[in-house]
Amino acid sequence: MARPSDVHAKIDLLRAAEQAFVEHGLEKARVEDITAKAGRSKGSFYLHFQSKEDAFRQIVEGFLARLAAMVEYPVDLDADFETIITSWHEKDLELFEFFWQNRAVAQLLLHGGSSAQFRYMVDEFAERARTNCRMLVELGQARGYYRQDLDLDVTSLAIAGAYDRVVRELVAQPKKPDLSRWLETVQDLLLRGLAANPERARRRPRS
Amino acid sequence: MARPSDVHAKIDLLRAAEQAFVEHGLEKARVEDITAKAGRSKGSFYLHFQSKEDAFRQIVEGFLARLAAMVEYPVDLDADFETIITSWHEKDLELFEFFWQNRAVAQLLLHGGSSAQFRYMVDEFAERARTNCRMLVELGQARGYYRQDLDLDVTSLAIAGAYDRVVRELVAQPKKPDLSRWLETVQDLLLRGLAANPERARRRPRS
Amino acid sequence: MARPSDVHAKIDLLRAAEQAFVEHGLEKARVEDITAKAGRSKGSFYLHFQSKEDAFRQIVEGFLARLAAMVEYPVDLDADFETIITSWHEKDLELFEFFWQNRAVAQLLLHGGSSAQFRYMVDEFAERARTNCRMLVELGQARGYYRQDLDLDVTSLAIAGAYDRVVRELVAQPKKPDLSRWLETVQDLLLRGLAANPERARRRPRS
Amino acid sequence: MARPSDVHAKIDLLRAAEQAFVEHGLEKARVEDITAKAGRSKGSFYLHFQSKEDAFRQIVEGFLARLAAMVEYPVDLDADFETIITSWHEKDLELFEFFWQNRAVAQLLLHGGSSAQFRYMVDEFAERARTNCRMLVELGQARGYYRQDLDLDVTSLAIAGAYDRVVRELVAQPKKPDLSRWLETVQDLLLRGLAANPERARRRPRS
DNA sequence: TATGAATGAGCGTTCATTCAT
DNA sequence: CATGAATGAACGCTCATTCAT
Repeated sequence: MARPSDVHAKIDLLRAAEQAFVEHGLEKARVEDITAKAGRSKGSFYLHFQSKEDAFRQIVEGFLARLAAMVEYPVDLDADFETIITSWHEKDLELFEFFWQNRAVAQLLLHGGSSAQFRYMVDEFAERARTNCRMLVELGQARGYYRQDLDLDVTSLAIAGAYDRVVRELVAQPKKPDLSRWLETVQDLLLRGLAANPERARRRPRS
Repeated sequence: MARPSDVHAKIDLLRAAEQAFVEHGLEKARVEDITAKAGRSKGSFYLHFQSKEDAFRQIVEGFLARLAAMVEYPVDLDADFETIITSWHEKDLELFEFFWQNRAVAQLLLHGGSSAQFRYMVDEFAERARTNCRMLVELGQARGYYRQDLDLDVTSLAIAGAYDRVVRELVAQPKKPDLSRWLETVQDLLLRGLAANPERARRRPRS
Repeated sequence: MARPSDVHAKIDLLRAAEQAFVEHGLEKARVEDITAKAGRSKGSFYLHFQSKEDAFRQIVEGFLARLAAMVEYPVDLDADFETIITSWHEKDLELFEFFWQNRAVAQLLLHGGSSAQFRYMVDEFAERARTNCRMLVELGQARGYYRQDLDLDVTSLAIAGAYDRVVRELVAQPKKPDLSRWLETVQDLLLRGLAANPERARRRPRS
Repeated sequence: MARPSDVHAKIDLLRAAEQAFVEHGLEKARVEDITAKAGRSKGSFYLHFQSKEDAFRQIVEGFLARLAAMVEYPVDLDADFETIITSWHEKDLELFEFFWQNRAVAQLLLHGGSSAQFRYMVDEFAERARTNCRMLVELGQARGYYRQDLDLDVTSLAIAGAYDRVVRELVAQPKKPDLSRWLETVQDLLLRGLAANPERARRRPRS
C-alpha cells in the first residue's frame, strides 16, 4: 500500500495541471507552476507523467472518455419517437450537468488552449457528436417527424454548433445556471426548425 | 537611392506567418520557419513586426477588422421585416464568402491556436456577433414574426453557435462548397425554429 | 532527498564571472564563457543570478560593501591628531591589503569595464571616499596642523586621486609590492603638501 | 571637390559618435543612434569608418594625439628650474583648457566606456604622462629642489593620479570652473609635498 | 520513492554590416 | 557617392527533463 500522501499525488497533480492549462494554455503552463500549485516536487510530476504533453493528453482523454460514454448510449431504434426524444432530453441534461461539473477541462477543450497537436482529439469528438446528431435527425425523417428536404450534413452541423456554443457559454458561467431551462430553449428552437409538422414539435412543458 | 523596400515582403511574411500559426499555433511556430517559408531572412521579420506576438496580433486584428465591417452593417429598423431578412441573407452570404476567402486565418481563430493572451479578441468578437444576432431576434419578436416565449440569451447563443460551427466546417473544406445552399440550410432551420407562424418562416426560393 | 545544492557553485560562478568581466568587460563577456570557466552548465548560472547584469551587480556590490565597511570607520574627533593620523595610516594599510586581495574586482571597477549603467556605483563610492578625505583635511585645519589657505574641494580631489591611481597600479602588479612602503610614500607626499608646519608633517619612521 | 554636405559628413558623424559613446559606452551605442543623431544615413557611416570600433578608435586616437602633442613638449633641461616650473604651469593650464574643451571625449576615456579592447590606449597614455611626470621630479631632485628620499615610482604615480582625478572632476562640471585656481591648488599641494626646502616650494602669486 | 539542483537544447531578438538601387 | 532595406551571426534566457542523493 502506498503512503497516504501518494494516493492523492496524481490526483493533485492532475487538478493543478488542469488549472494551469486553463489559465495559460499547454505551452505557456510551466511544469513548475503545476507542481507548486499541487504542493508537490517537480520530480514527482515525472513519476506520474511521461511529459507535460502526456499530462495534457491524460486530462483530455479522461474527459473525452467519460464524455463519450454519456453521448454514445445506444438508441433503441424500435422505440417510438416520442420516447427517443424524451430519453434524448434526459441524456442531454446529464451532459449539461457533466459539463458543468467539469467546466475547467471543458473550457480548456472548447476554447482551445489545446495547441495544434491535440486539436484532432477535440475535433474527432466533435465529429462524433455531430454524427450522432445526424443519425437522430435521419431517424426523425424516417419516422416522418422531420422534414424530408433537410441537408443532413449542414443541418447536423448547425445543431451540433448550437449545442457547442451553448455549452461553451455554460462552462464560462460563474454560477450554475438553470441547465434544464437552457437545454429546453435549445431543443425547442431546433426541434421546431426540424419539424415537419410544427404543431407536434412543440415541447410539452413538464407537468 | 536606397534599395526600395520590397513591397511583397510584408505580405509574404504575413502569409507565411498565417500558415505557420495555423499549422503549429502561436507558441510552437518558429520565427525562423516563417521567414524560411517566406523566402526571407530572419532579420526581415523584425523590419515589419515588433515581435512574433505582434505579427499574430496584426493578422488577427486585420481579419477581425474586415470582419467587423461586414457584420456591423446598420439594420434599417424601419424597413419591413421581409426586406431586413433578405438583406440579412445577402450579408451572410458575403460573410460566408469572406470566410472562405480567408479560411486560413479563420481556422486559426475558430480553432484557437490563439493562445490565452489573444483569446479575448476572438471572444469579444463572438460576443458582438451574438449581440447582433440577439437584436435581430428581438426585432422579429417586436414585429410579431418570432415567438414571444424565447429566452433571448440562450436562443441567440444557439443561433450564433450554429453559424459558428457551420463556418468552422466551411473553412476546413478542401474545395469551395455551395455557400448559398449551406447558408440557406442554416437559415431555414433557424427561421423555422424562431417563427411564430411556421408557414411564414419558410424561405421562398429565389425566383 | 534531492541532490544537495553544490555549495561551491555560486562561488565558482562568481569567480569565473569576475575573471570574464575583467577580461572582456560586462557587455562582451558571454554567459557561456563564464559557465564554461566555472565548469558548470549554462543553466546553472540562472539558478544563482537573475541575469548577467545581476551577477555583475552582485560582484560590485559585494566588493563595495566590504570596502565601505573599511573606509567608513568612525574617526574619534576628540583624539589627538597624531593618534588620528596613525590610525588613518593603519586603516589605509588594511585598505591596500584589501585591494590587493581583491585585485581582480578592483581592476574591474577602477578601470571600468563597468558599463555606463553601473558607473554610478563606483562614482558614488569615489565621492564618499573623497568626502571622507575632505573631513580629515578639515579636521587637520581646525587643529592647526594644515594650512588654512587650502581649497578643500580641489585638494580633497587631488588627494583622493593620488590614492586612486596608486591603488589602480597596485592591483595591476603581478607580484605583491611592499604595500607599507607605497602607502608611506603617498602619505608622506600628501602630508607634507598639506602641512602648515613642514617639520611636523614629516612622518616619523616606525621604530 | 566634394559636395558641401560631404565636407561635414565625417565631422558630424564623429561628433554624434562621441555623444553616443559617452552616453551609452562603446558596446551599447548603436550605429543607428549615431547616424540618426548626425542626421545621416546608416550607410554613410561605413563610408567614413571601417566599423563601429574604428570610429571609436579614431575618436580616441585623435584626442590622444592632440593631447600627446601638448604633454610631450620638450623640456629645456638647461633652463633654470624656476623657468621650467613656470612653463610647466603654463602647459598644464593649456592642458586643463584642452580637457575642458574636449570634455565629452575626455569623460569617455577617463570613465572608461572604453571597453577592454581600447583600455590599452588610455593606459598607455596614462603611463606616458606618469613617465613625464617622473622625469620632472627627477630633474627637480637633480637640481636639489626636491627631496632625495622620494620613491620615484610611487610618487610619480600619486602625482599623476592627483591630476587624473582633478581632471576627471573638471570635465564633469556643468559650468567651466576657474581652471587656473584648480591647477594652482593641485600644483601647490604637490610642490610642497615634493620640496626639499618648503619655503621655496610656495608658488608665488602671479603679479 | 521523493526531491529539487543541474542540465543544455532551443528560440526570440538585436544590430553591425552589406549592397542593390 | 548616398541610402536604408536586407541579412544572419550571435547571445541571453527559459524550461522540460534528468538524476544524484
